[in-house]
Amino acid sequence: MAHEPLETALKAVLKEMGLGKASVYLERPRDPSHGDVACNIAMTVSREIGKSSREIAEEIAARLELDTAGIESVEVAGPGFLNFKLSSGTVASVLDQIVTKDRTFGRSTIGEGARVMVEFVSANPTGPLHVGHGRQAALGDAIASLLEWTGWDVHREFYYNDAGTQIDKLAESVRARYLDQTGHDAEIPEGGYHGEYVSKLAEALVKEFGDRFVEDESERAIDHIRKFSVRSLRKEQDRDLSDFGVRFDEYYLESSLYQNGRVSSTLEALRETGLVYEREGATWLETTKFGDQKDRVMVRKNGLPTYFLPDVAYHMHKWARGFQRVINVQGSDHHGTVERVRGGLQALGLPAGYPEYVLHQMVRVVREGKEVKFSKRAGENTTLRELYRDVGVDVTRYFFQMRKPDAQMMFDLGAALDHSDKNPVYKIQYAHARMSSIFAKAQIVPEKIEAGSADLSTLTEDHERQLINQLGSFPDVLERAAENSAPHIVCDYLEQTAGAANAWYHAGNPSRNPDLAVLVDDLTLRSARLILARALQVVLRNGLTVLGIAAPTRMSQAIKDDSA
RNA sequence: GCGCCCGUAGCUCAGUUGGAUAGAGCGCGUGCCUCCGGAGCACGAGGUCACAGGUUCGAAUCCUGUCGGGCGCACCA
Repeated sequence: MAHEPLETALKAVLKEMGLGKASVYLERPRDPSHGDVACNIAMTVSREIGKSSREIAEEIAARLELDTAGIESVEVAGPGFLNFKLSSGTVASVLDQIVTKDRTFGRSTIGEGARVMVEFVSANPTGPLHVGHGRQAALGDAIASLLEWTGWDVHREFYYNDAGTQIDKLAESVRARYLDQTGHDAEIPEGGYHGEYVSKLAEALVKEFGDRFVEDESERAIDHIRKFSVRSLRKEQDRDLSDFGVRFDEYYLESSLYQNGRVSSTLEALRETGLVYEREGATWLETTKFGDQKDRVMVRKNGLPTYFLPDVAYHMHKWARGFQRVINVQGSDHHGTVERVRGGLQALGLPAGYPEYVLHQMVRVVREGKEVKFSKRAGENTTLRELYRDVGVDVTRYFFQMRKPDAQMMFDLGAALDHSDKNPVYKIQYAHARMSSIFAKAQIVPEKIEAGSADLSTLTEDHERQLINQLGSFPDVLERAAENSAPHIVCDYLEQTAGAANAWYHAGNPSRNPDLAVLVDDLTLRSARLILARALQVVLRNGLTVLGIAAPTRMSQAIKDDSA
């Protein structure tokens, strides 16, 4: 909570009382009857100085100079809380700030412009993106965006595993279908891919090259099929992501790590640490030295590296490119790799917690309580594209973002398809659009509403006061969400804000309570409320922007665009 | 068996250095609603915070153990 005058006043009083070292922590109480700001300092120091916390609180309250701190009143409550009621001018002054800062309200400089990489999606080009990738795309993009809003220089990266055995399996699967379609017997290999898309790839191959690869079993031929398949699946993934509103600054190819020698040089560097040994024909790294559960194989008996080695090479290169902070967003089924990759990096001298991980759990798409898997295309999984085609991009993104990453989530299609205020996305967008509608009715251009153009101390209604406090906490919310890599905090906040906004709006229904309407006859009050309405709109819009979701000025438009 | 994550209202989930009477949405109940834009608004019922101990002035939150669910434990990724 930023309330500098109060904070300095409190610190001064504490110093007088010989408690200069204590750190002051202000919070906004949940219960409005507890005032605008609360402080628990009396409790935290009571043991240290051996006085009851109520006594201490009373003393602080008595010594405080209310006026200079912008306080209307203070009271001691419960076990020793100090509850402050701010003067209405202090409360409302934040509105001027919001309107002035406009699109930058909520931004901070905590990151100090330092570089940070967010790596996410990183799907193998072996099939279409499914809903799990969608959750990751929405989360990763929002986390990246939160970092931008809090002052970091963010790089979004996608890592393509285009060099491993999975790709070979894909090529073999496509080749099998290809042989099928050209009238030859063939079966998809063990562990191969069975989705309809494999047949489609084979079809495309036939169309372009006829039976040219039927007899040819050379490495060159299979390589051709592999490249053809990967190229077309990558194209499809790129399209699906870009239509989902997700862009990357860089696509990093695993194959490049082999081509430019980073894999072999990483192996050499690891050997020099003395933590590498040979056993049963394979090459191992002592990752247990760094807390891993067991040592890991880097090079297999057959001479080929496991994925572990290029992973270490890749992350060393992230560091070398200047990213001292990296956040990897991955499915929690990869959590087994976390300790081993970090172990490999520590062996080479990188810090222990590098990189950071946000691991998200699986998604289940349900309709009326039953799980749905409606994809022909991908075999088992529902594809991301099918999902957002049906429920819209905004809703899909929001639903993925509104839950904590580290819990399994239910994606409820019924709730997603609801176009009323019961759907949180529409509820928020509606609140935003309503403000536009007010401005239209008043024939005002919202951008022209200026700070300082009204006496904000006239905003004294309960709904208004609560709403103002709510709006003022937006920067803190972004900060906390960014710190915890937790976009759902923003979702919660926006939903609450929209709820408060709608309550305020409806309370001011002109047919019932004309004196509570924004467009009241009293012009002083009217201009103050217009500033509140504008501030509200700015905060809702900025919050939606952080999440990569549209802030429409008319709802019919939003719903139409969304399901198009 | 070992490791990571989760267990909060009928359902889906929040719960901000450990703080006040544990919250929201949906669903349910009651009342209002020809409005600055609607299936909207107001109010209400509904909880042994999985269980048992411990730390603390204070625990949903921290520690230990138990039970339940998910994921991972490859010379696969």
